[in-house]
Amino acid sequence: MSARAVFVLGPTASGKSSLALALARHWPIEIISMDSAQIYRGMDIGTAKPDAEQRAVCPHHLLDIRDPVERYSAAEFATDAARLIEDIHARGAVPVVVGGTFLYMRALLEGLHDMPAANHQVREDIEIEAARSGWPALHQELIERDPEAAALIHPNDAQRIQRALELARSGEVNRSALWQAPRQPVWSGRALKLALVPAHRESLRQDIGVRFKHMMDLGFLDEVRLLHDKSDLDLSLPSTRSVGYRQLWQHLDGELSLDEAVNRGIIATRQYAKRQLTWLRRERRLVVLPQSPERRIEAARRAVEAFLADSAT
RNA sequence: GGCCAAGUAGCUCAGUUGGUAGAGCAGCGGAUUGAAAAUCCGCGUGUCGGUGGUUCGAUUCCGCCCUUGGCCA
Repeated sequence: MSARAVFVLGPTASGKSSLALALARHWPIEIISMDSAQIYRGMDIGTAKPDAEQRAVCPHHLLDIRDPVERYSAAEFATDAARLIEDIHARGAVPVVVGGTFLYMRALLEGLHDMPAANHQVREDIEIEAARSGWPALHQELIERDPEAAALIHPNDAQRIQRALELARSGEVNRSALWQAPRQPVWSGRALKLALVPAHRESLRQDIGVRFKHMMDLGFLDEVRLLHDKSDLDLSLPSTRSVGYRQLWQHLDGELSLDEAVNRGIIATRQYAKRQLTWLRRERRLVVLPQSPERRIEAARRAVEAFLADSAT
């Protein structure tokens, strides 16, 4: 039987972790975290990372796999997750992928084009040029080097201009050439996608505000202060730019009052949840779970039971 | 009680020398290919505090009223 994996999807603060752990009562499961911020060591409170007690319930993977000064990527996730799913399956357990980083899921299930990994030297050069002559000039360069890609990338989208230029400058093939080849899924087993979709935006908004304040009570600011005190970290890194961390960092820099930082952190979290809901809406074949906690767990249990019993391929 | 200032989008405010108004933030929708908790795009009807008056026409000018702040009593 080919490997199967259960996915638990939803916006931040929707209860993914606890639902996943509830499944552990019925099957031997192992959780694969699909979260671009929980990968960082020392970033626990602000990422709502499962604590020791939760991690004792079943094995968790892809937590604490990077130092905040390091980077990770959708491509690395896809490779790591595919390997873990197969390993877990081979052990006779059920792989449960839990998280809200939808680009990672797309990379895993739909694949990425075979492109070179990031070249940070080239990126830095581009960064310096952008500071000097502005992004419009670099978009102009992209029009010359890779007009097809330039047409798809908005002149204000610095990050994508940078990536496309990086490819055009450092290789013989540019982005639009690479994108012509078909994509292969990195993992192609059967997936059951369970989705937690809040009934009303307002309740999600409230939950996010309450949870952020709870994080503050748990010492979120001290957690960020430890990162802030490290000389090798700054706001140019993916880790420190995470929701909440960025705003508290700005407070520690003296740019924002604590109240203002907390308020902006909550707003940033809500905006993030909104983007996650946009990803979720275009997702096909979701099993959308009920709102009430008991019925939700029961519905998930039944869906997983049917999924595992189904012998069709 | 008197004088002064302010009252315009959910918030902060701009503006209309009289022709019914627009920014930032928030919010909403979307995109998303090695940074993705990132990055970017699109969306602005609101009794212009209320009510009378002048006017072809008032959010704009005038009177009165209400609210808020300040100063004076």
